[in-house]
Amino acid sequence: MAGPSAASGGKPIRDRDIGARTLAVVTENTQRHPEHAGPHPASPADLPTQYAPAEVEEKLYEGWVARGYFEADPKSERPPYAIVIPPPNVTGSLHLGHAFQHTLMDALTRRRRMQGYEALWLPGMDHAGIATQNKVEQQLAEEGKSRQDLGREAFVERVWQWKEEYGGRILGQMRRLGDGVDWSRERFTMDRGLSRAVQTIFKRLYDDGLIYRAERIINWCPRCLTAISDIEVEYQEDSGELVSLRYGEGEETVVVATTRAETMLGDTAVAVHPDDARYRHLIGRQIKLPLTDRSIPVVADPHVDPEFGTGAVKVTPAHDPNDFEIGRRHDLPSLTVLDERGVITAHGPFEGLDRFEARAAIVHALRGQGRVVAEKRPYVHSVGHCSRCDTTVEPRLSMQWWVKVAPLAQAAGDAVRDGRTAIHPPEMASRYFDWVDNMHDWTISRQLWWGHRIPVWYGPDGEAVCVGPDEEPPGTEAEGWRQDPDVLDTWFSSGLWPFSTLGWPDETPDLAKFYPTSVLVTGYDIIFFWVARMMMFGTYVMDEVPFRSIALTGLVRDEHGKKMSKSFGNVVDPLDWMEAYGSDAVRFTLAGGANPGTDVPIGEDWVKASRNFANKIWNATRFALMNGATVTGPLPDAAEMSAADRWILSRLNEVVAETDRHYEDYQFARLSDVLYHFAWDEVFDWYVELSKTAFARGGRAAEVAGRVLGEVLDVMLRLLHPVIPFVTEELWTTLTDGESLVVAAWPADSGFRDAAAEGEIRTVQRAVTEVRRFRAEQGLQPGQKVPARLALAGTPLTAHEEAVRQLLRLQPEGDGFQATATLPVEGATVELDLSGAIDVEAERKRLTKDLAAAEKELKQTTAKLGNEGFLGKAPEQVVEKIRARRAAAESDITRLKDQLARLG
RNA sequence: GGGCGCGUAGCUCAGCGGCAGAGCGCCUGCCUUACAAGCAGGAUGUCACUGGUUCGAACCCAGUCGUGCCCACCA
Repeated sequence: MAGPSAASGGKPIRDRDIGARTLAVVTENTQRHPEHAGPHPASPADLPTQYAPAEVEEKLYEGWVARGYFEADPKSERPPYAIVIPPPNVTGSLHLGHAFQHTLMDALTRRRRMQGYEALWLPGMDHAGIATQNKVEQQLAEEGKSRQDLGREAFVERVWQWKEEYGGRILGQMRRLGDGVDWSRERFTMDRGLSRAVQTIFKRLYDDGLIYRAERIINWCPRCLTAISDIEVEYQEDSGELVSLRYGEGEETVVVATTRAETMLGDTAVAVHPDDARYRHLIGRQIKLPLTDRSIPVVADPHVDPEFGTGAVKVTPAHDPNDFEIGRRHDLPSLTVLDERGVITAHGPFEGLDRFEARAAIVHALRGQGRVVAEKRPYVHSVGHCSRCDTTVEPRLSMQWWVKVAPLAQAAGDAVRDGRTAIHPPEMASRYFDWVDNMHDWTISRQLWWGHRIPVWYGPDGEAVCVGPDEEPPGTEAEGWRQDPDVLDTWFSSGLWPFSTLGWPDETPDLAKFYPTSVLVTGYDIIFFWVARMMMFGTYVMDEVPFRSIALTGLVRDEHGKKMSKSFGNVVDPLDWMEAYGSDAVRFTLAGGANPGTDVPIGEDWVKASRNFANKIWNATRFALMNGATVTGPLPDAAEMSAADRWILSRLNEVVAETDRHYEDYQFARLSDVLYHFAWDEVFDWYVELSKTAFARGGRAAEVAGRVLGEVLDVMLRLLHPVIPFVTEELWTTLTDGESLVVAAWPADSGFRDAAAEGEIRTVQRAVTEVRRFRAEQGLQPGQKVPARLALAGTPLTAHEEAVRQLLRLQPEGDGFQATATLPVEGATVELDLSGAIDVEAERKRLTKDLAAAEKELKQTTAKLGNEGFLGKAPEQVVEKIRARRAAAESDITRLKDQLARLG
């Protein structure tokens, strides 16, 4: 673990627990470089100038939790703001994708809480049916056992044990990240309450005829031995063979192409397109099927594409979804030739062969039959694999439970269409509609043991009874009743998450207060299966959308924009970065990359940059404390304040307004950018430097500057807190003696603006930058004090002589001005005494370059202003801007020519 | 096969009609009393290409090329 001493390059940090308040008192004597400080072992000179996140983060987090800040009160009068966490799998651990979304959710709830909302962020986990069951089965396998050895009840017991022992590692990691979740409301999808919710909605759907049982072709994993849904299938390009087989005898033959020769044993027809002239004569005839003693009919079906292959297709209703449909249309029998493990069941020489062995064996056997194999060529095509274990999925005819989605999906689509739920960014809505408008019925039964068991009982006479949550089974096993052995798809229970976690089906205060929730934050990759299901179930049972808006995030990628994956070896554990640079640094980096709906690249260098930002804030606050900045009492009258004070307060309020705007649009990258640049460029680089003259002067001037600086930091720390809660909390409580930023008020735009001050300071900035450039090019060292004579009368700089001298390290003018360079700045002059050291050539070069640029600008702006089309059509503001630019260019040219002339 | 997006500095990306930007990286000089995890200064672009609309295009339109993702019952 990289502690503060490692991160600080080994500089001594004597007392790591020293807080900034102590610092404020003792840092007067702090030497910047302790190694030069001489032998004062116990002197305050060794105190840290570097922020050490590891020391404060855990302590602060536990304090927040202990004080119950994150616990929401449903009886509160405050307006509600609620987010339910997308429940991570119980088997999972925190990856950067979580860290990313959690940062956004945390920032949203923290800001709302500060704004006075009753804010709830509800945590929990998903039981993750297949994933968890696989995990425990693996564990058993290591002991040489299978789940069948244990039996169902003992196995489920074992899974619960596993959950207690290993599950939920992610919850601890969330604390490390700083997630302000309400731990008193933590939920698990297999909780008793949530199970009741599952049973309740199942029964309701069943009674409404929206759940039914049917035998159909489903995706089957021959390894997991369960049905899986379409979304649990991952398609990969596999190379196989396309084999053309000649069916029939004599004149009546037809060639069909297949990648799955082994299923020919289950063929019950050949299909051709009804309009295909090549085969019209065969329609309705029987053809001899090779290797068997069966003959099968040729049927005409419009599904067949005459352009593909030979235009004729073998039909295996029991082993292919399309063929199943064709079979239904033509009333063909289904002949199952593969069992649940993908092994041939058809009697004959192939019985007992695995499907892949059988494929080769059958092609081999057919080759032995003369002209049956008409052609064989390599063929790359897309094949479904089980997303859990990568086994090739087998389409299988079986009896499963289904949800009839059409009416539910209609309602889910309408909710977005009529604006009850808004999708951010709006472009993403089309993906949502694509999904809900084209949804197939959903297979919800799984042949697993870990999950919510289907609440249907079968009686001795084959009758089925769906049992509600508070009902007894219709009969005992002794009487011949037994419960359906299957469990429900994991997504069935997570689809209920936004209201089941709040207590539904009971009418709880939580449900009344916090449903519908405010926003769902999730990746665009799961908009399809999860979001749509919550929308369906929410509108179905609650008659109200589950969330007012959906904020879609992108995926986290590495620093080159590449997907993080184990095979690339570019996966980063966010915990490592949090240890090394602090949670704030990771959070700030992630938030800074969060443009709505687009992917987020992240690299260690960027986290370091964020760490540097936190450190910068730390040191700026140290400066403020050392100079007696205050945060209480009214701000000084505008008349008492310097232009710099008025400028920074004006900017501060603009920043407050801008931050709010970006929060409303989920523009985290923009608000991070605004705050970063305001803090660093404006407050730290300019305001703090400008305020030094006032602090140096002391008295009332220092008091005023201290109050303004205190105000700026106070507000700034509040604005930054939702994104970087730790460093802001540590500094703010010290600076203000306040209880906690978690429960502090969110800043409001006071409306204070001072355009004149903003203009004045911009002028100072321009002038100072220009002289600095001159100094740099003259080879003057930044700290080197230079005697200078300032003539600023009648210019915007009049009031800022002291500041200009301070910023430029100019000494009061002395006598012997020997070789003097003159720099007219905005009509003012600054004469530096360079004691004959001026580099005339360097200066001439610089001025010539600037002159060329100014002349180009003049030419361009003049051309523009001479353009009648432009004058007629451009908005007045734009024209005005161009005029100002031309005027500036003109004055620059005069000035530069004058300066060049002086150089001789 | 269908749909959506993206090509802007060395890298990763903002900007989406009115002076081409940021972070990181790079060059020069600095321990300037808050901060060397820092400070000051500097360099860097056919805004993928070709046409069009417009007084004005990185931005709007059409096409081309490149690239990524999603969907689909590609035998």
